[in-house]
Amino acid sequence: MSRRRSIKNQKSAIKNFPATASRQTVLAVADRLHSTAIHLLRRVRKQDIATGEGPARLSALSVLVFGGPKALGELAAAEQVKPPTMSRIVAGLARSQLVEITADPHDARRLHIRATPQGRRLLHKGRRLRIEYLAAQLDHLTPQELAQLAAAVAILQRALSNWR
Amino acid sequence: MSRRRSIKNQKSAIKNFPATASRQTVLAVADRLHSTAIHLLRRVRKQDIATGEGPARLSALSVLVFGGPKALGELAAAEQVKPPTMSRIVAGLARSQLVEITADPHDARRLHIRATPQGRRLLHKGRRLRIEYLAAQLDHLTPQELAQLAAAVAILQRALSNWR
DNA sequence: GAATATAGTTAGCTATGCTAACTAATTACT
DNA sequence: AGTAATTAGTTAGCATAGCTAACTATATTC
Repeated sequence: MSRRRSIKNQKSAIKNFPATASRQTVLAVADRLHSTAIHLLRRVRKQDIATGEGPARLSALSVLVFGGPKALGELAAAEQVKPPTMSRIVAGLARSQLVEITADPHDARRLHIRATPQGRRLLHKGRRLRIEYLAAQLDHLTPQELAQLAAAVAILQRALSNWR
Repeated sequence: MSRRRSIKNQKSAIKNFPATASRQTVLAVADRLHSTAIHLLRRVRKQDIATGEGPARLSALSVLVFGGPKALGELAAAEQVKPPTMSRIVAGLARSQLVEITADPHDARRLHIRATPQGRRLLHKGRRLRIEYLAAQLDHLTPQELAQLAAAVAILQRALSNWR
């Protein structure tokens, strides 16, 4: 509930804002943000079909490609999913030869899971499809709107990293 | 690919923007927007567990509550899902007595599906949980940031309504 | 060396998506 | 009027993806 930013930041603002937004305002923004995110992803997700892999697999693969090799439990935590769920996702990725699994030399209980070159290629292909679709839609925005959007996304990204 | 906005709009901007954003910029914004939306929804969705109904049912119920009674095919189209999928979703909602199904008096093939009072109550409860969770997180933003976010969401909402 | 803790897997449930093939009702065309 | 084509939904069957509970195997602790 607390607002963490200092008064100092607010001085640099162009307009004068109240120290806190009203509850109503916050709820309204939250509501629209929620519904907009749902509809956006619903559209974008359809581009993934072309990769032949489901969203959970693509998302896990992306963690491996961009975050490097991981143990199963680490992957599960990164994806906010329980270990049995990740176990199946990884099994699917391995079946499609998108990841390679070896035992951790220091701890035989742990798996060392990493993306294969094919995995990297597939991920980049899928990513390109999604992003290019989205970009094609955003292309209808004016540069100002795009800049506003970019700023808002940055705000959200930072906020997300602090959520529980 | 075309940029649809006129020069006129750009004159009223505070800063000078180029007439079009670079391809790189658009792709980068699309990429971050995509990943941010995914992570945001992944968090928010966990609030839904308390309602005892899955996301597809809650979403369909929401269409009925806010959009009024619908036939099954209309619901499927609104949710961008195929009829057999919606058939099962509606069956589940009916089993939980969240919707009521009668035959369309003018066309016996069509179903007349509408939310029951319980359905309305459950939806509003779930919605409140999600939105209040999101709002609690947004509450950490400064009023300026919130305003930026709200503006960006409005831009996105408008853009979404024009997508194919 | 025995007890405990940790990492993953297996089994089994639910939900959500799909396509293909079906039934039933309506509309269109002789 | 009667048949053909279209439209609305359902059923069957498959895959993915989430969960919990119960299991195995390895490490760690005492």
